[in-house]
Amino acid sequence: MSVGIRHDDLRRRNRAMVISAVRRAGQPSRTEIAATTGLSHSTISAISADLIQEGILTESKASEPTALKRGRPQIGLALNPEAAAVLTVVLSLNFLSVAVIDYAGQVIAEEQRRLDTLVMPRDELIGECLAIVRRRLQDPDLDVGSVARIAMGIQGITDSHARAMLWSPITPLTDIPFADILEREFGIPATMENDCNMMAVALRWRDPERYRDNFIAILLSHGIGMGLVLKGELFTGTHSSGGEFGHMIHRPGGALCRCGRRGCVEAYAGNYAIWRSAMGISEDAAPTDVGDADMRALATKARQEDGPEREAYRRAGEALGFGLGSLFALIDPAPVAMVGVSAAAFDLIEPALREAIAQTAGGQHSNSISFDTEPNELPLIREGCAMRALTFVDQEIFAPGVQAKVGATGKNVA
Amino acid sequence: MSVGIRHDDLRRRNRAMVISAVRRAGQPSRTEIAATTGLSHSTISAISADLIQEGILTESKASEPTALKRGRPQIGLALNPEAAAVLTVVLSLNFLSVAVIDYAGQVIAEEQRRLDTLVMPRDELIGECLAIVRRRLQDPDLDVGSVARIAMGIQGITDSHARAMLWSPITPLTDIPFADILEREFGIPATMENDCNMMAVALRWRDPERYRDNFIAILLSHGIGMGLVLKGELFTGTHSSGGEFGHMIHRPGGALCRCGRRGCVEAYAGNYAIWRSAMGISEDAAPTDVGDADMRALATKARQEDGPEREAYRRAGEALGFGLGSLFALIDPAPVAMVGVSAAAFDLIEPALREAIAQTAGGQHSNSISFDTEPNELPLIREGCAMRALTFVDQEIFAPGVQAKVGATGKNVA
DNA sequence: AGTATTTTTTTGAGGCTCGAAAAAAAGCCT
DNA sequence: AGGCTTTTTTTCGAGCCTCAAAAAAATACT
Repeated sequence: MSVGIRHDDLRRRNRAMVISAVRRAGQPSRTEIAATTGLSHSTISAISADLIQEGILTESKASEPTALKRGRPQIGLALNPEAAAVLTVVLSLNFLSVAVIDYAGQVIAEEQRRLDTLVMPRDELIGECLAIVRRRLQDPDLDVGSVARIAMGIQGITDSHARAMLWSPITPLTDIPFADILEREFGIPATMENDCNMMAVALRWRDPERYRDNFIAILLSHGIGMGLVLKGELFTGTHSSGGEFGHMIHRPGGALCRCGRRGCVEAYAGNYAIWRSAMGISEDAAPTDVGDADMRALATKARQEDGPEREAYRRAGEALGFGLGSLFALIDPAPVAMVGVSAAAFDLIEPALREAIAQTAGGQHSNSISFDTEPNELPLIREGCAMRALTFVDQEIFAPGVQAKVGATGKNVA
Repeated sequence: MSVGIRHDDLRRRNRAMVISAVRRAGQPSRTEIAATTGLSHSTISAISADLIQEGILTESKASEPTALKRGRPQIGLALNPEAAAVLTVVLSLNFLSVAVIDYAGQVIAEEQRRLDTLVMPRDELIGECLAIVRRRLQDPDLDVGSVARIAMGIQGITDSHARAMLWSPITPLTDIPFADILEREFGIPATMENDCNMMAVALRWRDPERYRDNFIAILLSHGIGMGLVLKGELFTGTHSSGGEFGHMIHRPGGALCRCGRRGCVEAYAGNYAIWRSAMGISEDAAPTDVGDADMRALATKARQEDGPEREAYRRAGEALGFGLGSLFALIDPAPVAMVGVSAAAFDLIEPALREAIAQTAGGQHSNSISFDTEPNELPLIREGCAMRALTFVDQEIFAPGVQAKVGATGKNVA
């Protein structure tokens, strides 16, 4: 069942530790790394010498402020941008974007494209994704061999092993094993990630102070999604990407949801639900697409006067509040980031949300629960994919395989 | 942040692996352990020799069926029952029980006592717990020094570090740091565990086939509790023991719950809620204690005729079903064990539960979701505490500290 | 220029795991 | 019975890895 630790794992893991320390800290010195990893100076010295020799790290006499200190100046270690590259693919409603990112995390090329994802047949959708990736890989400026990993992000449900898209609101198609497709086509390891999970990953890199071990990223857009980090780990379901906060039940038998069921949180707080409610359309009406501009206009109207628009946001806040209350009953309160178009209307949502959450057992001390907003989800998703891919590369590069050293010790005496 | 692996950790962890392999497998041979841990025979041999020499394991020419096989017969390794002992304390409504368990997991002494937990003042409640433990420790048959750990289980919410009871339905008192109190009094490391978590731990030991990496244990009793195992790990909240399934919101603003809020799952499915509903008492009425016998009578009545009793169970099933649907939206479906008095009435609950769950996004393929029932929670809780304590001992004994070996190698030549 | 201070590298020692070979402990076969 | 086969367990040498201490390196201070 559980597996013992082999002797050679040790080096591999400690190399991983060093690389990740460098990625997190920017330009730490060896001494700094020794302090954060708890390993001895000699070990760090040996490992970083290897990594530099292998071209993964570089020395950079960085820190000018060090000039003030006494003693031998520290030598900063940095990731070698040319050590590898990764490619991110983000597929969202009617929109496909690709970026190439170097090992240090800088974008070195990108491309975007509009598609009619809702009506495209399977082959065409897959074909467009492959084509845009192929174009980036054929860029003469890019050393193709250096692309070590592809991370694809998509709105919707993916499987828990990050191999396939199981269901997505952007297309009627289901069960597309994008990771396998990309790997087969390009011979580059790939993963298929859930959009909200990537938002959470990105938030942690952007603001590790606030988003450290436990936090929640909620996407308030056409649908309602969630990325959840618990005890420092990205939470996933047992089979799927899980965390389908939007499909927790708010009112049994209530409003019609895009998923076909009734009473989901999303059926009250998704863009289409807010729109439906504001326009006085029946809760039984099929969800319709609402553009971002329309949603912004709706929010403006709601701010101007107390009418059905404001009431629609209030009801959205209520649904989100009770949903969060249930969630907090399970995992305890944690900082929340609201992302997406409707996050820009969070001022309209927050009062009812807080009122609702205060009525739940999970929402004890609801005043101490803090919300942050970020209206633009796409950059977050791409950043998350990039960091995820880079982290994978980190974990593979330091798995050095068996190094064949010339062992010429012919000891003949028994 | 993350910490590197030191060289000496390696042996410690592999010792842990061996001990846990023996605890799981019963009487495995060295070869068997090598297979399950993935370590080499020589390593297993060295480690088990140490463990035997230290009195933690014993050799037992066990397996008679081996007589049929050719070759050198396997030597079974077993836990030495005398290597240590642990003590479990289980505090539930009006009831306190203690057991002493040897290192192999056999109960060697126990004691039980009735108390009026609901009205006892703080000092008295703590005093009774200490007294009953002291009596067991003073048992002349017991080698006190061998008691290596105390695990206390309690109905209610504990903190995520298993140190204190934060809130419990069995007493109006809050925030009692039982773990610290026990440690201070007896000088033995202690933990304070949540009852439902211990149920889950016990289920996994009882039936590792069914309850392996992902499953849910739900307590259907006066209150509704949950123990959750995800990806092989016991799930806890970020601050508290978490997993308060009973206080997820079923109907916003609905029936009055024991926690003081409205509309919690428990306010429809707890014993008091079923009783209240069956008796036609208002949903706003304060929860009352209902005895187990009364609940059994209620179930009998409900089976006999289609009246308010049956309707009460139906409503309980509905609440549990929608609650599970929301839970499954977050974590995906998993096997469920229903534990407690009302688990014996699960036949009355199941139809409405399945109907409700089928109406949720989380309950897709609801037919494949399987339920098992176990009416008696106390034995499970005690077993769970015992295994938890023993596992802790496993993890401590193999942390050998620095063994002072006589290193008489005086190498003088530079 | 010499001293102090801090960082990095080198070196030797001690541990750990592994693979191969040897030893041990049976059953099987003639 | 005695030798052969089979399987398990132990032993042994080799190769790594980490650590602590010492040495070397690089700069500021006096």
